[in-house]
Amino acid sequence: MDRPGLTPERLTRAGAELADEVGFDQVTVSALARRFDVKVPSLYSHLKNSQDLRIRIALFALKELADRVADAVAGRAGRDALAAFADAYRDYAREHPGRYAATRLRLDRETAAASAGVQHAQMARAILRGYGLDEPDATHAVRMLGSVFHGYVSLELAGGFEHSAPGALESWEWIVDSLDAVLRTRSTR
Amino acid sequence: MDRPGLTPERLTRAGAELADEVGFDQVTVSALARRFDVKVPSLYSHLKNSQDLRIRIALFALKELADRVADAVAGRAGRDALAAFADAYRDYAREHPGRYAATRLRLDRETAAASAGVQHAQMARAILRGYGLDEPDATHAVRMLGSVFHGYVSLELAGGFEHSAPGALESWEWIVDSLDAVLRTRSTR
DNA sequence: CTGATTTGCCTATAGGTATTAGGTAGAAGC
DNA sequence: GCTTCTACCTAATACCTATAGGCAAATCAG
Repeated sequence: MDRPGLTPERLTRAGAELADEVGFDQVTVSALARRFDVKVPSLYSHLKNSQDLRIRIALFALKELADRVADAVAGRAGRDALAAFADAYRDYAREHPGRYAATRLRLDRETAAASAGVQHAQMARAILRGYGLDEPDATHAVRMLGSVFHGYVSLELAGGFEHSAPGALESWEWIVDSLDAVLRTRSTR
Repeated sequence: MDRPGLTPERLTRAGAELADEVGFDQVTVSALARRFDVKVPSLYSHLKNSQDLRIRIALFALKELADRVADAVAGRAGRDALAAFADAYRDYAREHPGRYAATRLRLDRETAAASAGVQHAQMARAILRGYGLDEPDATHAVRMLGSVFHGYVSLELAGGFEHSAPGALESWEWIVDSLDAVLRTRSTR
């Protein structure tokens, strides 16, 4: 009777992989149990329930994405930092669509506050520092960046740009340029 | 034995209402059957399956939203039209979160081509006509507007702006202003 | 090193949703 | 009044979530 050595961490990671393969909303306790060749109830020693699993995957993905973005942005400023931020975001979503979808899971306030979501907001603010925005413009700008990036990536993943020219990459670059232009205009410096 | 008079149309409309009440992903054939006080299999005479129901709700919502936007934009141009478009979009999502979520359902190419999604794209292009953009800028701009609006609304509905100042409306207006500014800059006129 | 405890996965079970097959009663048509 | 059709039904299968309780391997105390 070999024990597969289940842990919340291994289950979360496997859940993230599963999400990328079949979609975040197809991640079920059952599918995960099959993947470990284990009976379903065995997972309930490690997970409170299926929502707990989803939350763990979301937190995992938020952290992973934040780390990537931090890495991409390091040592850059201004337009350069903005583009690196944007690309890190888009690339992650394209590489890991299921994990990206997981980051959109609605978390309760407490969980959200303890998550890497906080880091995301801080990094966005850090990039905007280069543009010299005062409050409340900085907050507006953070929200605008979040909206554009999330919106674009989510439309692209949904296949919205597949059947028309120009390619999704050109539009992405055009949009990042536009954001840079707008932020420079809004600057008080 | 009273017959409730089920039809695909009534089921779709009730499904849309249900979506607004409990969330689009909580719309199930079972819940809909309960709402009509009917056994679940009875619905299968009117719906192919649960995905068919979701698609019908999506198409219904796309059309309803397109009609609203068309109405809001009628007789306006430039910044005015842009703001009307934007507000119609956001207001619909706030009033009908479930239906709005339904509009994000991924449709196969054929279904999408026959849907009111086409109208949405045309209206966005119509608004951009006022800004005098040549291709491919016009397409980039359509994608940018779609991204921002969808992204913002989806973050707002997810509660992302609830626990921080300034209010979601101010940011919305700031963003619409910014879009207007960028589009004027991009104009070839 | 041995007996007790804990751990980790198991079986059994119950309830919910999706879907198909096939039955029946009332409405509509001849 | 008889047939046919329609609209909803019961029955049955399959899969997912979740809980309760069991058993054997691993771990720990003396």
